[in-house]
Amino acid sequence: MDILDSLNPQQREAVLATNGSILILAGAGTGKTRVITHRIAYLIRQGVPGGAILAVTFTNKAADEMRDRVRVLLESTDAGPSDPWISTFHSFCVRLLRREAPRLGLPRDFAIYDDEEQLAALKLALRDLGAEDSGDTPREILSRISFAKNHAITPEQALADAFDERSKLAARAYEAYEQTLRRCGGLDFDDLLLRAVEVLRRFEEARKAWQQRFQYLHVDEYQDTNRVQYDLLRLLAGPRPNLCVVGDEDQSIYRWRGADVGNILSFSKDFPDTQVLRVQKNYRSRQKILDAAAAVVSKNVKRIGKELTATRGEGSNLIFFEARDARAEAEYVCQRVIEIQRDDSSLYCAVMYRTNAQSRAFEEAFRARGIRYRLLGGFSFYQRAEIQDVLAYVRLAMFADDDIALLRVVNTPPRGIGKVTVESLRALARERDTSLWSALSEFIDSGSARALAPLRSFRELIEQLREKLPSLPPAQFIAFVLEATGYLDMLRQRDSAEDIAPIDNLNELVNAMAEGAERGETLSDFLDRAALVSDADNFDERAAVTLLTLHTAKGLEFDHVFLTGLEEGTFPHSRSLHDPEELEEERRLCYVGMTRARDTLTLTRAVYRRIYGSERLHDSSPSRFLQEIPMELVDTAKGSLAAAGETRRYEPDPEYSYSAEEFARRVRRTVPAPSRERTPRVRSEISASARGKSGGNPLIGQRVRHPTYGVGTIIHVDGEDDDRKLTVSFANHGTKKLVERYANLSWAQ
DNA sequence: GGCAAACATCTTTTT
DNA sequence: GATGTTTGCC
Repeated sequence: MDILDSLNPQQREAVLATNGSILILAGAGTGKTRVITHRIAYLIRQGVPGGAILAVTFTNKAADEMRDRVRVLLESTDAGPSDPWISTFHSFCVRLLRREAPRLGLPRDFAIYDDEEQLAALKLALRDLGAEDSGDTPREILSRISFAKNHAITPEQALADAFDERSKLAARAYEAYEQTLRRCGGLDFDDLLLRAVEVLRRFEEARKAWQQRFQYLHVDEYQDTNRVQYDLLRLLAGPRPNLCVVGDEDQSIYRWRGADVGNILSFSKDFPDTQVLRVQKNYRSRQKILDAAAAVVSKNVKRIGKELTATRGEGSNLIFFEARDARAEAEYVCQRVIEIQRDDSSLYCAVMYRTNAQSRAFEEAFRARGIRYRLLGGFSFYQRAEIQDVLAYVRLAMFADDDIALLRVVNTPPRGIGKVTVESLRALARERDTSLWSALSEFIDSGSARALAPLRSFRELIEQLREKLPSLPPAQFIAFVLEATGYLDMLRQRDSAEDIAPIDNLNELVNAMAEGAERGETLSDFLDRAALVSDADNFDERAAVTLLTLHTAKGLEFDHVFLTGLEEGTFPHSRSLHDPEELEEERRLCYVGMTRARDTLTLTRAVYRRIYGSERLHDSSPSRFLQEIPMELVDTAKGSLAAAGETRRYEPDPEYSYSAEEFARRVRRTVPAPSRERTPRVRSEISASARGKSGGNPLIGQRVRHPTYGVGTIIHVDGEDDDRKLTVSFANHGTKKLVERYANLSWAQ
């Protein structure tokens, strides 16, 4: 049977274990997807109907790939057309909810809110609470909410658990946010999972039906599942779990999104009689790369541990290059890519970095040399403003109570409905506890204020759209929206030959809808897809050079990998330095990046780096991950400022001429302050007091100079370390609250 | 009410 | 540096 023929013994064992629960610990590059796809194909060949098989992944890309590979396997062995369910967690839940929505009192055509819409909804909720500026930014509150949702914590629980004011406020915001979503008929990403779990938990009939439907469950990247996903799996698996999960605890990099490594670590306990299998033969990387990566990740405490053996030979040493700044780093990488491609243009290179902002230097370098590159991450097509605007109109036509959609387009294009009008609408809606759309009608009918004409025509516009919606095919409906709303006219007027991108994009949208319709997609299917695609999904592997973050690199492989920005504070990221758990996650991220490489792995760092595009450059020390790699595995590149393994101290570069105060502040971290009396003294006192938490902050009373406000006196200090806020009283500008890190203060006499 | 210029705020990673 | 928000002018 050829489905099994191409597998190694470990993989074959995993495929053949089709009964009960099974945990497959599969390291990087060991053919994880291969195991799942072959298992599915094998089951189908054994006579299991495709429809009884479910496989869930985290990305659409992984799902697509899996689907394709299963199809290929089955075609080659001539099995009947039987489609297994292969989808992401999120789209699986959407499919489930579209059928079960009525049970929960949800509209069947609920919208899926992306990040931006979530934020809009939260801001709305915060205003209703009258708690707009309360220390935490909406973003922070949103991540608290998301945290709660990912841990299956309800608003009531959150409120009960809240001890300090901030958590209390966040909990109340959570509640208000939920109400807003409910009224708008929208679900955020987290809700998709939560509500699906709710359906299965609350309704036995539904639970039984779904359990019966799927005889075999598969989960890819199990180490990234969160609490809610775990609940979902348990409910789907039912009393006699037939569950096969594949994962690698060393590649768990989504803790910040609620992923719980504990899920994979305790799988055997959660599901009794679990078979645990290991797949440790690596088909991707050279041994030296694997050894280096293993050395780094072995510094982690929370892991099961494994050893990978390369099937592709020893390979050459890793290369290290230390550049002076980000530009020099990019130029080095660029140069190397040119060399590699000159030798063999069929090779794929990847440049990886910790944060998206780092891509800029590389883009500039590649563009300057005329090298084509592919940038992953950032904005996907569907996140563009013009696309979102038009989709908001569609949404209003489907469900006019969607306040978020309404606010988005009520005055786009400008039709004379400004802030003041919207404000009074909101007040009315709030008073009546209705949607803005209902308030709009009441507002118009009451005829109270002036300037009703624009509102009237807006109402007519939306009603017109609602009328057309059922009678037109999706693509034509969009075209109609574009004309009727005047949106296209607005763009036509705006653009001068230069900038027709938005119009092109809208054309593309119409095309995409027409294509979707040919495949039998409804408008609502299309919207679901638009909400759930990410940029990495449209990744074309054929580009010679790819720029991407370490997170998006997971699951991909390249012949030559450049791992850049290896500096303390950049990678590992500064936000993770204080927390051992987060540092472990950074280390796993490093492991993921390193194990993407097939043939060569190059590590680079910049001594000076610009932060937030500010004038000054910050000096840095080498990433600890560099030191964790055995030095005999690394060669230093020609032109590197420091040799591999060496930690050189750098003076601030004279070319970037710091002021004296700047100098002192910057050097303080690396060089113990010698005889400079002023600045170092003050700073050391501060940290001493912050550490000891003794009363009476010595900063208070200090005089500081602000670039625009001049000299002032510190009268209050909030928080510690880099994030602390200073309240400063200025002679001519009153009292200001400043974040020390951003305020650009210097010490005054 | 619209618009542009000034201003402030801040960046981790994403389905 | 890019983004969203406030301000000042028409």
